Amino acid sequence: MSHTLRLTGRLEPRGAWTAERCPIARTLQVVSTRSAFLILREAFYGTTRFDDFAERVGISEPVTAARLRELVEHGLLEREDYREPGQRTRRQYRLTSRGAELLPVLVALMQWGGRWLDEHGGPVTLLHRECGEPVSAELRCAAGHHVDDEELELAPRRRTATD
Amino acid sequence: MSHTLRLTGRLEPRGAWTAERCPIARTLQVVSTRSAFLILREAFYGTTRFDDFAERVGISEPVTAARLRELVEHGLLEREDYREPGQRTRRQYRLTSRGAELLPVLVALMQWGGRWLDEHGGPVTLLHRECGEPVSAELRCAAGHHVDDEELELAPRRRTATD
DNA sequence: GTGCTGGCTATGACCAACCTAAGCCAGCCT
DNA sequence: AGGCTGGCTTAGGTTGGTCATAGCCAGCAC
Repeated sequence: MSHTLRLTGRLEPRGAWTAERCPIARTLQVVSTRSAFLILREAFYGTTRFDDFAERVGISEPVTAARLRELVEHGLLEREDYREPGQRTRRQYRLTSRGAELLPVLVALMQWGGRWLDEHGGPVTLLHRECGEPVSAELRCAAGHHVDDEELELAPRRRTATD
Repeated sequence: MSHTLRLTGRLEPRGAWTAERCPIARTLQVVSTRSAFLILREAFYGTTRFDDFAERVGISEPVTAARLRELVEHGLLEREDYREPGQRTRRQYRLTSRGAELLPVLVALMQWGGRWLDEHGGPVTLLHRECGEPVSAELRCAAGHHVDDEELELAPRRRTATD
């Protein structure tokens, strides 16, 4: 059980290339901090207002402001002014599709923490609304097979005409 | 399209509880830094030696040493001394099962970065070795359904007899 | 106008994550 | 013995994420 991926094509051997343009590294430049991840968690939980983010994530207001600004700049959240009748104008932050697509990352983190860092598997579970079954983040191929780490192959992307 | 999860049971409304024991937050305390994520990436790519980690991740030796030590302490990697005939004793770092189970997190990060931060979808792809189809991290329920963010329900975990 | 509330910004300080440059030690090779 | 290599450690400094405290401004409510 080595748990390592198989490298193919010009990726083998590993010593012969460097991971420039690595999409993992790039993603981590957009959401690198704990506070960014937790703000996204809150956004999925339905939080929209400044004060609520600060309080529910447990971070200070300056950090909340900085993080929300960054996430909006990177297009993961969008800020929107709204007003309820008889109320002053408010601001709310909502997930964009771009931001919402980070959900598998959060679910995978949640899953791992529940399994390895909490004796009871964590305080909450995710369920499929339609059927009530527990939900998890897993690796699947386009043909629908469940894929284990040892069945994974890392390959250079085929270049398209526009490359 | 709100992208938010549905909260059920005592989780509703959101204002009534705090996310203590949050497994996402816990996981981020184990792997919080960019360098930790990238060292794990390298471990999946088959890197085992100190110098290779430092060079391939692109971080300095002191950071490499600190991060490897932490990851070993948290049980994601294990250090092992080995010797090839006629060679001096070497050290190698290998993923444990605990560490290997973070693969969905890395794949999900890779996927997102390839989709949103690289015009060509990223330099590499993951394929299923058996059938050659591309692999992705996705949300599925135990009944095998693909689950969208809007079909997700966050529920308190049912307590077991040992709780 | 005065006060209250929501959504911030400003300031100053701390600590953690990183860097570069240098040094150290064990073990093998000559 | 002397040198090289792998796997570190130490020293000193920078950047960036965090905090606590305080202040600011707009828009209602009175």
